[in-house]
This record gives sequence, structure tokens and C-alpha cells, in this order.
Amino acid sequence: MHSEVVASRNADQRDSSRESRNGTPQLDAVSLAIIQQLQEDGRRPYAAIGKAVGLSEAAVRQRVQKLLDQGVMQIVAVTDPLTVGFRRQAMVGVNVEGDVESIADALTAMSEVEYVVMTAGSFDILAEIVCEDDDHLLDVINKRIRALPGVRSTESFVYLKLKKQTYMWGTR
Amino acid sequence: MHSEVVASRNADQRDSSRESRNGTPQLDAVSLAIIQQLQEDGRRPYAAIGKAVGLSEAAVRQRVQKLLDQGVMQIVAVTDPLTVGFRRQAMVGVNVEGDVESIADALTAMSEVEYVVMTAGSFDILAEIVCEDDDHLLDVINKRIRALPGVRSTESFVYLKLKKQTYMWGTR
DNA sequence: GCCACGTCTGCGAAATCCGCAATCCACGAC
DNA sequence: GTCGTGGATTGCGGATTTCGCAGACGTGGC
Repeated sequence: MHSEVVASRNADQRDSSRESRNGTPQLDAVSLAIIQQLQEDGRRPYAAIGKAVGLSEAAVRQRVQKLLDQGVMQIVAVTDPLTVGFRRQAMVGVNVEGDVESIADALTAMSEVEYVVMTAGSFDILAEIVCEDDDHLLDVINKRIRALPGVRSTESFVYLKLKKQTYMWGTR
Repeated sequence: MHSEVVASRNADQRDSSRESRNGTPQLDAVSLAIIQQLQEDGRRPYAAIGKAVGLSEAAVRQRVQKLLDQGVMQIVAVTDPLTVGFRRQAMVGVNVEGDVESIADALTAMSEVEYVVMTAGSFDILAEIVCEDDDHLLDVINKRIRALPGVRSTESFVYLKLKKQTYMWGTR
């Protein structure tokens, strides 16, 4: 045992706390392997993960805790909102004049907005919105988002059917 | 104790196995409350969840197992791919002539594609792509997606910065 | 009435989680 | 070279959680 990722251990382990230039922690191979295990099953026992990545149960537990504290990953239940009673979802493309980031922050503050990303292309921001019904969706897009000062225009894509939703990159 | 959601228990519990017309299971208030707990912390103990929703530990465990088996939810670690070494991500809007669903299936089959949704609006499909670098991204978009028969056109939005990623609707 | 079915509860055994002290190792100071 | 420091890992015992199962309960079909 202790066969999988052992080779790079001593060389890499310090990296797990080093910071790259944008402030996000640099991850070594062992932490990536741990994340991958938890992407397959977020409730997998620490001991099983340890056996897979070549670490003791306590060490895995410590690393997982740190990854959670640092915000590198979160362990959560994910659902298809359509299954769970949120009948209207949409992706909204936003064009901004002025400070894009402050608009993105404003969108982030809205509870109906699940996902915000700044992009290059014909939209400055893409935001995913989850609502209970059409009225709610209309309200969020027209009254709240378009009302933000600096929002030049928006385009909406109402979801018809979610086909895929994965969190298992790495497992290729 | 046993105070939170008790009132609707006997009336609703059978619904947890009933099917709505599109084949997705109908969820009662207790299951929703359980999901909500696990959206806050995917590793929360069953006993703690039980206390919060007014059910025994064993009952919670049974329900969670069923929700997982039915595919209503999954408990997984989620990360910002940019933090974890995938340096290029993009949302791709696709326009299709002919059968949209078969194109969506083809996209779903690609391992680089994390997210596929069929939409109403100026795109038929939105797909999120996670790649290691520019070459990889270019390859996926130009060689693989545009090559699919029936794809009329695509538009790409390369991610610059992920601002928000939540799974806590319901917690409003 | 009575059986079948699905769900919930209670409980004991096994496994897991948790905190802590000791150890190991790389690295810098002197 | 030696010593000290800090971070990571390990090994453990006790507390907690998970797991499987048998029994109880309520509802609907016959």
C-alpha cells in the first residue's frame, strides 16, 4: 500500500500552503487527489481517501479541513433545481458600461443568482438565475438587474432542460 | 424537539415516492429540508439533520439514500476549476439545425463539457467547457463541437473570473 | 376485516470522526 | 555542523456516527 502518489510527497507537500500571485493557494498532487475522491463521493470516509492517496486518516482530515477553510472546495448537495420546485431558470448575459466588477458584485449579492462569471466575448458577465416562477424571473431580470446603474443591456436564455451537470474533471 | 416540520408529516410523506408527469419524483417538505441541510454542509451527520427536520437518524439516512439513488441530488466536492489547475473555461452558445437534443447528447458525452442546458433564446444550447489551456479549448470548440453535424454556429465566452457559485437556494 | 407496502423508530455492533501529543522533515540561523 | 522553528504527518483512545435489522405504525386495496 501507500503506492499511489507517494513519489512526489516530500517534494510537494510544502506547496499545499504556498500562495500563487493571485492569492489562491497552490495545490499539490495529494490535495488534488483528495479533491478528486470527494468529487466522486462527498461523504467518502477519510480513511478510504487516505488509502487511495497514500496518507493517514488524520492527515486527510486535516487537509480537507484546510481546503474547506481556504474556500478551495466546498462539500455540498447539488440538485437540478427544476426537480426541487424552482420552475424557472435562466442564464443572463449582461453588458456593462463602466466598472464591470462592481456590477458583478451587485449580482452576486442577489439571492436568486446562483452563478456569476466575468467573461470575454459579447457579454461582460454571465449570471445564472433560479426562480420560482415566471413572475419572479421577470421581476429579477427587469426590475433588479436592468435597474442597476451601469448595466447597458441584458439577454436572457430561459432553461428548458438541464442535460448535464458534473463535478468530476480530473476523472478523465 | 421534533418541532420544525412535523405538522405536514403524515399528509406529505407519501408524496416522497410519487412521480410527477415528467418522471421526476415529487418531493415533500421534509425531503426539501433535508436537501437544504446538506446544501449547507454535505457531511452533516444524519442525527443533526434529523433534529433539524424532525425525523429520526435512521429515517434521514433512508431518505438521503433514496434521494441519491433517484438522482435527485448528489453530494460532491465542488471547486473553482481555475484554482485547481484548469486555466481555461468557457461558456459556449450553440445554434442547431435539426434535432437539438441529439446535439445536446453529443456535447454531454464530451468529458471537457461540465454543464449542458437546452435554452430558449438566441442559443439553443449552452455548454460550459473546462480545459487545461488555450490549445485544448480551441481544439474542443473548433474541432469537436463545430464539427458536429447539425451545429449551425457557436459563440464562446471565455471565463475571466468566477465571482459566485452557490448551491443554497431555499436558504433565503 | 385483513393483508401488503412504504415509512419510521429503536437499538446494538461496527466503523468513523475527532482531538491531542509525539514524531518527522525541510529549512534557516548561527 | 548543530540547533531551533514551523508545518505536516502519524498513532492513538474516546466520543460520535454510521449501518443493518426487526418491529411498529398508517394507509390503501380487496
